[in-house]
Amino acid sequence: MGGSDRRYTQAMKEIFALVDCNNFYASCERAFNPKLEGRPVVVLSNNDGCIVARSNEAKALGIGMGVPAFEVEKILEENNVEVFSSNYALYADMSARVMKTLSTFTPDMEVYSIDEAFLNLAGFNCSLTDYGRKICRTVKRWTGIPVTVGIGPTKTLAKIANRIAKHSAKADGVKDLTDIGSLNGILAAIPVEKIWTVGIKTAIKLKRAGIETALNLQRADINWIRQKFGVVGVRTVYELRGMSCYPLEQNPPVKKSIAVSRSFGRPVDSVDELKEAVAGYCSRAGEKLRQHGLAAALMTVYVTTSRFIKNRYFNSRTIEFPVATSDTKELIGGALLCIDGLYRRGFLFKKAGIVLSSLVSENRIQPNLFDSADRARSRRLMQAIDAVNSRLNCPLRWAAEGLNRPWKVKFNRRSHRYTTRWDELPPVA
DNA sequence: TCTGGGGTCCTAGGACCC
DNA sequence: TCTGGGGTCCTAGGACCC
Repeated sequence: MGGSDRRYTQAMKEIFALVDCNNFYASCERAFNPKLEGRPVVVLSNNDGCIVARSNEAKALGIGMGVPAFEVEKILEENNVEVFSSNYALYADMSARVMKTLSTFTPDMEVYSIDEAFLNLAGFNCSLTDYGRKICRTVKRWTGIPVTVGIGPTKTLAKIANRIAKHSAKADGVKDLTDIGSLNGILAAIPVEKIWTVGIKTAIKLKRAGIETALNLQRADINWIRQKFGVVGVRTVYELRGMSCYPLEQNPPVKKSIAVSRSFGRPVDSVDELKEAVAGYCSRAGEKLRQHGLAAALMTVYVTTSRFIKNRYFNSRTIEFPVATSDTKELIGGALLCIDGLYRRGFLFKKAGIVLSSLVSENRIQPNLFDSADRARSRRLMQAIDAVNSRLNCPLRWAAEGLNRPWKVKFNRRSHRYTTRWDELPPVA
């Protein structure tokens, strides 16, 4: 599109298509294991703790999203549900394949999450529903992942359209809501808590004020909304009215924080094990920093006992590095000092984590006059370690991370990492 | 017995300055 | 010496998302 068309482009109504992978993690497992077709499948969170993905068959059994696995143990057993630990390497790789496929349909695309993307379909001179169906067919054929497409003049309406595409048999995987005229009846059937940006707290407040449906909210008094729910509320109302407040974000935003945390496979009561765990998180966080070309000036370390017991102990410390760093050795050094201050004898710790913040681009680090570290040397060392680890199935570890690691996260039912490990490729019969 | 992880944005309120 | 008030910056916590 030439420069002379710019004014037209801005005046032109925007059209968003939200492409959402169905039951993404469960579908990934299925894509490599055809025997799972038609069977109930669930995927568990870290530590095999909660249900984080369910195939339609599993949903039909009444297995809720996010419920602890032990609570539905019986249902899982009695129905021969296929249960998997999460396999993030596999899901990330499958996500990349889906996104790459989607990018062939339009260059104007925002990868919104691991399993969702917004596409800009403004200016397409074809039936958008037909185009949506073509997207579904292609993604399924090229990746094995089923997707649904919701189309609307704002992201919020595209989200609602996608919900309908998933639930309505008539829609058959694609719903176009760009025709505002027919919207009222549809919005009247959407409860407020199903609207994007309306969470549980907001939903309760809205309902107390008699606002039960998306249509009620669309017609709410904007000043009252602003007063009670701030600008986020106002944006949602406008979006429901067809005025776009959330543009397509094509460039991934610069990261503002990097976090690594894990629940332990079993409770930890020794300070040494706590230190080993946190050293491991530092190692992972350092990799993430360097991957993004960033360095951190602040590090927060926290530890906690189980959040489901009385007298929970939670504590955190934040330290500032004299010079922003991405050196794992420095991260570990800082974290171990924090742990010394956070540890309390007698508590059973269930989880620890670190958060890196005040991130800066690594080539814009403010030097410190009194800095004695050889930063060029440490950077070369980190590069060497990252290079080795990217090629090794069994990565180099820092001594501080410990060897046995009995507290490690549980993954008792992980499938093979079909696409990212040579030793776990799917066998050909 | 068993209950995930990683992010962002907004707002209110305090500190501080003029 | 006493005093008001406005602006800005920062942070912690809440809420939400997937």
